Amino acid sequence: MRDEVDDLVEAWGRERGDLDLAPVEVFSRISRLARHLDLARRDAFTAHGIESWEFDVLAALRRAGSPYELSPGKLLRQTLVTSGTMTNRVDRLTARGLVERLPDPKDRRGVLVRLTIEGKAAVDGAFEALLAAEADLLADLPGKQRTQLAGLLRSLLAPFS
Amino acid sequence: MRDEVDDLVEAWGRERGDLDLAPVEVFSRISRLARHLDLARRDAFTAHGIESWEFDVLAALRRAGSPYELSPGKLLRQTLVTSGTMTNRVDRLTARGLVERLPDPKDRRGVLVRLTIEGKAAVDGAFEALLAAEADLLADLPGKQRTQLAGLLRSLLAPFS
DNA sequence: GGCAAGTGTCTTGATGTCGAGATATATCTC
DNA sequence: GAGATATATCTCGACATCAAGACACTTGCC
Repeated sequence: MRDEVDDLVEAWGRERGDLDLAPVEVFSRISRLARHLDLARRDAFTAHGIESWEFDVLAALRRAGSPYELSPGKLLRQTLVTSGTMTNRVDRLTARGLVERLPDPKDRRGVLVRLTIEGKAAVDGAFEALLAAEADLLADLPGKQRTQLAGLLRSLLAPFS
Repeated sequence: MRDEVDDLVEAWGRERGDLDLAPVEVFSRISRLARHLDLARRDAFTAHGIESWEFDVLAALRRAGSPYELSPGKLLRQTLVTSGTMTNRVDRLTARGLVERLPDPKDRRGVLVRLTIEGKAAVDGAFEALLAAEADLLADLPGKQRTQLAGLLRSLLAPFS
């Protein structure tokens, strides 16, 4: 089985045969898979009426557990966006009724963002759809290889933490 | 060795123990690695005075081989951006003297984008820096496992082509 | 040859994100 | 306890991208 990256490596090999292209074999595939994955995510979420950026925020709140509250600061660190972006996102999610802003009782500078009932329902439905779509993409890979793949990826990712 | 995704899966497991989170173990790692990779790329390129989007365009031309020419249409298909974006990018690369626009002798609607001498030098230097940075990230992974990982990723990526 | 449909590139307007700065409150140091 | 520094959030301007449409030329068909 041949993929896009085999073509890419072949082209580079023709032009720069002097270089060791082994890293491309791994990292180019990771980048491309991530891009395809984004599209698959988008499709899965569209069916549930939410967008990827909305899921990112709602999922962080959902994972926090009851009462599903986090500060904007914690949210932006989990989702890797800047503070201006998070303000904008929370504004739009509030307008849609999926989250609400409350004053933080412990810190008068602060605010808490809380999932509403509607927000919890939306993120739970979307997450199930996402898992189903992702399971499809993995369908051809035997369980053993899946575990192996997860393990290899973990050893690449761990140094970043 | 534990990574960010182990925490993520643990949190979801607490809240949604009813779901099979196996896909997250693979795809969440792929997305996160892609993000870290983007940052590493950016750093490697910054040292060579170019940006990631510039590399994407220049590299496509470089891979095409001498005389390093492609139409804007081919470029945008290879880099997965829209035509408006490619016009803007070629404009800026032209202003920097890294590419030039020529009329396509075969089709008077068309244009060819060609790498300049400076552009070729820039992309070659940047590509070597990228490979070096990526090789670092792979340093802890034995060659055998690296090949195995590339193979597993290929089987996930191949269906998209 | 001439008209219709197709192709290639560029233009324009809308939008989401970033980054820097502003404001308010908290915490630390002496 | 007062002043200085740090933290939390929001505001605002700049900018890269996208999507749709405009325009020019080419190709296919009668």
